[in-house]
Amino acid sequence: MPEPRFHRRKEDRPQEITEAALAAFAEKGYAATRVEEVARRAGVSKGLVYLYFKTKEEIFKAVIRSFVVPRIDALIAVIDRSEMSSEEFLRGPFLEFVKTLPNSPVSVVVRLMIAEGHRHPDLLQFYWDNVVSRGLGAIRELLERGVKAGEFRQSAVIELPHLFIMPVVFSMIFRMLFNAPSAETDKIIETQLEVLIGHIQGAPS
Amino acid sequence: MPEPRFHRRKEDRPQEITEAALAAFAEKGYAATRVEEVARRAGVSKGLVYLYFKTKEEIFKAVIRSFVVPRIDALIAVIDRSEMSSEEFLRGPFLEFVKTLPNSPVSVVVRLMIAEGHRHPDLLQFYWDNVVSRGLGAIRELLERGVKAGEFRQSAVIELPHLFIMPVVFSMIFRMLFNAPSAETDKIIETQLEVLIGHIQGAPS
DNA sequence: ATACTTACTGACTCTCAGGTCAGTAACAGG
DNA sequence: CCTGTTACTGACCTGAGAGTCAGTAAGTAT
Repeated sequence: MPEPRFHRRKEDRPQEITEAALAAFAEKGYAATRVEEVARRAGVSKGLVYLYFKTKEEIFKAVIRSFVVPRIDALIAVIDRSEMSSEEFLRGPFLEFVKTLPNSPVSVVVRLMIAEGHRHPDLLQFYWDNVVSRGLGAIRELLERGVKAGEFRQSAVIELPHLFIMPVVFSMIFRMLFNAPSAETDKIIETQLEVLIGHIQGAPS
Repeated sequence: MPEPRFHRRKEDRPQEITEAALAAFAEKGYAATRVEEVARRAGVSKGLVYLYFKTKEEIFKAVIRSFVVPRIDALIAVIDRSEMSSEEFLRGPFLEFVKTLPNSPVSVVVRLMIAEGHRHPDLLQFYWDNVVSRGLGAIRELLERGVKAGEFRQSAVIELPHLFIMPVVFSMIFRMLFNAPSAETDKIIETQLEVLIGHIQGAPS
């Protein structure tokens, strides 16, 4: 009895294909990745890919949409539920979370967005609404909570949650481009957080 | 007497072509830009482009090499010649300089490097050696000069000049992707600098 | 078993853009 | 002028890869 040449697994294919695509895009970038290569990695034929995704661009969009939003959702959920003080939260769960990002698929997605984003305005909008805006909002809320509780003083930093995610974006790029070691990027992220907390805890300038 | 169809300007062509290429890459990215489009913008035929550059990739490399190094050179020269205190320099010339970057061709080059860098290891090496490494080194030197002069205290920040250029890289990306206004990115850059200076001027923790 | 549906294959087409080159015309020197 | 050199043109060639589709075989219902 011969091994069947393939199995019919309609349910799992889309996710398998997007995972294969993420891996391929990570290595080659979007434009240089062949759809046939994605198919090969997913263990299916090129034709099947076009059964689940109308075009190569659709694959790209699916990749972008599916690997970041869940993480942001998780972070926001934790912030909302947390009983910790703002400082404890920043130094604990928040720091842990952001240190995982440079090694995660998120960094690939960020690179793809930087590289190809301007040709997909709808994706940029989606990203702004579902990731950036919500992420910044959550951090701002956490900081304002800290101000209300008297932990932090009022300061320009409270209005600029960007400063808290900046080292993560920077570290992702730094690692991807120059193979910076994790130790170095962790140090960057930790020191930035330290400096910021020091600043909003200190006396008003 | 008919207008001549073209002029022979061997000397100027290479630069004209790289400038046209930069503009085209800025709008479409590398992969999506046609060599014919570069030629059109430069006001020459496609064939001529291939007379000055062997391949499309050579055009890319020329663009990368020619729009950033002069700026870094200028910055380093100013740092070396400056008689100012480190703090004055950071708050004055340094801040002015970095605030110009997000609106300059440099940001296009940075995007190109992020998008296509991994396929050009030699370019990454070139960039590391001639831009990143030297830039970080110059800032580090400035900071250490400040420590020696008693302006700044010893701190992890002194060893991490990354923290000073981070907001620039972040702002470039933020502007390009989401059309963030200059006012916002300037605020990010200024606040980050303020926080860092405050930290290295404060009492040891 | 048999008939039927459909997930899946892979060889094919066709467009498109990188790269070439034979020819042309701008300028230089006599 | 005329003649030689070469910067420059643009029609052409070619490979590559996105997207198609007729056919095949895995599963399912009877």
